[in-house]
Amino acid sequence: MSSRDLLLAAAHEEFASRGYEGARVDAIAKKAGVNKQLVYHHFGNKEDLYGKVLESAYDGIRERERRLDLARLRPQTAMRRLIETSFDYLAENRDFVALLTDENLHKGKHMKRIVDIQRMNTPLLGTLDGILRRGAAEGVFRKGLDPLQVYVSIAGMGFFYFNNIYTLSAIFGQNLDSQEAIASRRRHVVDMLMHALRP
Amino acid sequence: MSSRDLLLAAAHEEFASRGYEGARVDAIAKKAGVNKQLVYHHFGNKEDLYGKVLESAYDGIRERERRLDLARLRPQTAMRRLIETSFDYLAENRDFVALLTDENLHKGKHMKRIVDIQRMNTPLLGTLDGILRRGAAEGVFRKGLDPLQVYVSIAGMGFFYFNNIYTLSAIFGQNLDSQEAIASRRRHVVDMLMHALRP
Amino acid sequence: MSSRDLLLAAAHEEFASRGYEGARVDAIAKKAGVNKQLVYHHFGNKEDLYGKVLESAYDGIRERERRLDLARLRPQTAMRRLIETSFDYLAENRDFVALLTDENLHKGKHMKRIVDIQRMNTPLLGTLDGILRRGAAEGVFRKGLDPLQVYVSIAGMGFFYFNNIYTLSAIFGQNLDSQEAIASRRRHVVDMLMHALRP
Amino acid sequence: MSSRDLLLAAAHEEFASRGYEGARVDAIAKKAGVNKQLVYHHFGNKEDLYGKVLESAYDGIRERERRLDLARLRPQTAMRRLIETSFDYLAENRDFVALLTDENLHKGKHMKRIVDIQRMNTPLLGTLDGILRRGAAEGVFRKGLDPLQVYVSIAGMGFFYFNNIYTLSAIFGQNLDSQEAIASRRRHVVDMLMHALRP
DNA sequence: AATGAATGAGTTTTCATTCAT
DNA sequence: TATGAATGAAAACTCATTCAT
Repeated sequence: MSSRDLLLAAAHEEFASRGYEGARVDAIAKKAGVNKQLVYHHFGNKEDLYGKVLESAYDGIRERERRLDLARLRPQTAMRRLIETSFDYLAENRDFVALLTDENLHKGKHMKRIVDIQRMNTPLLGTLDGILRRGAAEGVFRKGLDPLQVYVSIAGMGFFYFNNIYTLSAIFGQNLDSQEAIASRRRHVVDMLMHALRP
Repeated sequence: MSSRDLLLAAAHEEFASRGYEGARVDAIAKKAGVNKQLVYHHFGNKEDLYGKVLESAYDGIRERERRLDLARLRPQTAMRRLIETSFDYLAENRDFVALLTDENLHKGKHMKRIVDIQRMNTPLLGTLDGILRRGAAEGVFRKGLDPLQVYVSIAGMGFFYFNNIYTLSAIFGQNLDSQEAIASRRRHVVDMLMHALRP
Repeated sequence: MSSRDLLLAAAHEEFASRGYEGARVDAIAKKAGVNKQLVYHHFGNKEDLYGKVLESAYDGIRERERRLDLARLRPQTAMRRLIETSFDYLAENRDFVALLTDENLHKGKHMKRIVDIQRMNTPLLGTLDGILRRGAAEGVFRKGLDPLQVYVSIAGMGFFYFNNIYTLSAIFGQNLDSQEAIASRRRHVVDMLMHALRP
Repeated sequence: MSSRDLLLAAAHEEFASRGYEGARVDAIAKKAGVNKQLVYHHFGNKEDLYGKVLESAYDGIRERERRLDLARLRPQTAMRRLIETSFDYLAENRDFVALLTDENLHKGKHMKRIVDIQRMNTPLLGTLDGILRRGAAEGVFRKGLDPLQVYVSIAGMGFFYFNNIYTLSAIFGQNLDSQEAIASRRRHVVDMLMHALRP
């Protein structure tokens, strides 16, 4: 890997685990195994590096969504798979969850600076709209559901769980980060959402 | 207000809007209108102050939940009110959302240090359990629903929206922080969840 | 004990164990069990308190020396007792050793400010002079020994040992602070000095 | 000189003249003519810098002792030279005296942290042992003298004088820091110790 | 493309001292 | 004589960034 890519990966990790303010340029360089000055050489400064990390994180999710290919499935099957893979993506990409959250703490200021903001737009909304329409036509889903709201609900059911896993575990006195607990949450999420969409 | 309380309020605001690392002790003192050294006099250090802010934030939500008094209402009415007030609390207490998120970024390390962790345990779980049971008995709710999962779902539907309001607005190209957008989200959340609970 | 005396005793301990700069006014007040402001009430400020501590420490040693009453003893007996009691005083008053040393680190600036500096003058010099003269007349001690130099030698043989007990222990790889080690040093000091004074 | 060495030299001076607590990192950097942050870059923190200063101070005395080469001299000549050079070293290295004393005020805590504590062990003890044995065999020294005790006595006779030169001067009402006073002390020390070792 | 040394501006924290009562 | 709250000045330490090579 080029030193640029090494830095990007290291920065991704550091920003995700410590937040923008908590992240250390020194730590990023060390993690990447390269000289600190290269950060400035390749990315200008800490903030711009953060922007690049955000971009690449969104690239990742977009790429995944593009590969999903739900259009050819029956509405209920497609929906179930969408819910499941959304949940799984969050489960496996806690970094992404943390990054998103931190960016929101900063009121999205870095995103705004990203020129090609359209790159970030999820293509999923269109897919979801299609599934909902087909499902409504077939009579398996309710009519008039707003795909944006459904998308937010699907994401939120998993996001909140993973984003707040430490405080929830503390409050409820159980470890929500175990495999069983996550599997259990997954079943509940799928179940709840599929029920909610029924006519 | 005592200078201690002034500091606590100012710290709440500062930590919520900038996160733990981003928050400045200087800024907190200035906001509170007191001498910076009082922070150390009253709270020991920045981290312990953060802990106290967290505690008081949880006190706030517990207090609200205690006043809710849903036990005497019909199951569906109680559930609807619970969903609505949960959503509204998040809408009105963005600080709390930010604080929670930041604490999770730090893997809940400050919460763990809070001695009386039980104080934070939500009393809502018991109430929710009662509502679900009565609803199931009356045949208006599904049977066998785990109150913890339902609680997480209720909270998550609103939390994700407010926590990620900046990135979601950017991605979808619309301002989700408007009164109408929030009202619209509120309706969807209530609707989705009530549907999901039907037998 | 009056709060003033409590403070003086606490200050003695604190200054001896941490040095002037390392000592904390807060710690002194706490140790004395009184309000910190009383330090300022009774002593003006930290430096003047330090001066009072020094004075009282010297008072202690002068008092002890006054009680010694060596004039009536045979020269060799008197000398032996002087050496032994000097060594023992240092052994039992490490605080005094530390205080002296710290004052010298500050180039004796506090002593200079003590008005009644004469109070500190050791009366021992006269006594020692008498013993040396009588011993020389009797032929048991060498002639022409300077009592000041002898005094410094007597003190130095014990002082260096106790003052540097930690570094010496580390360098020599043995614990010089044990009862046996101290007893052994005591024998050596008496032996060496008595030998050195022989004609 | 590298900025690291400049800092070390400046720190040596500052710590010796003000003690650990009294020393200022700012002052050290200024004295060294470099940026304050280099202290942290090169040494981590104030305490570790202090440790390095101690180490280098001991290196200095060990180096000097190594060069002494007393083994080939007659016992009495060797002993006299050892006493004289020990005294002279203290006379010329007041910094070392102060550093030692301050380290003892802290109960040797920094020395304990120095990994290679053996580096500090004085090689003089072996030399001294040889001289004492040869002298005893030749009948010019007493038998059975413990080299460690003799070493401590030699060092103590000079150390106490220089370490306490301010308080002694004040108490005795004379300036012990004059060339004549020091020369006079030197003669006395040599004289006393040589006498003390006679059979 | 890469590096080690250096730095300015800030950040938390400490501490002797004073104020109001 | 006594106290709790408050403060100004300075201390150690941090960190993103730049310089010289």
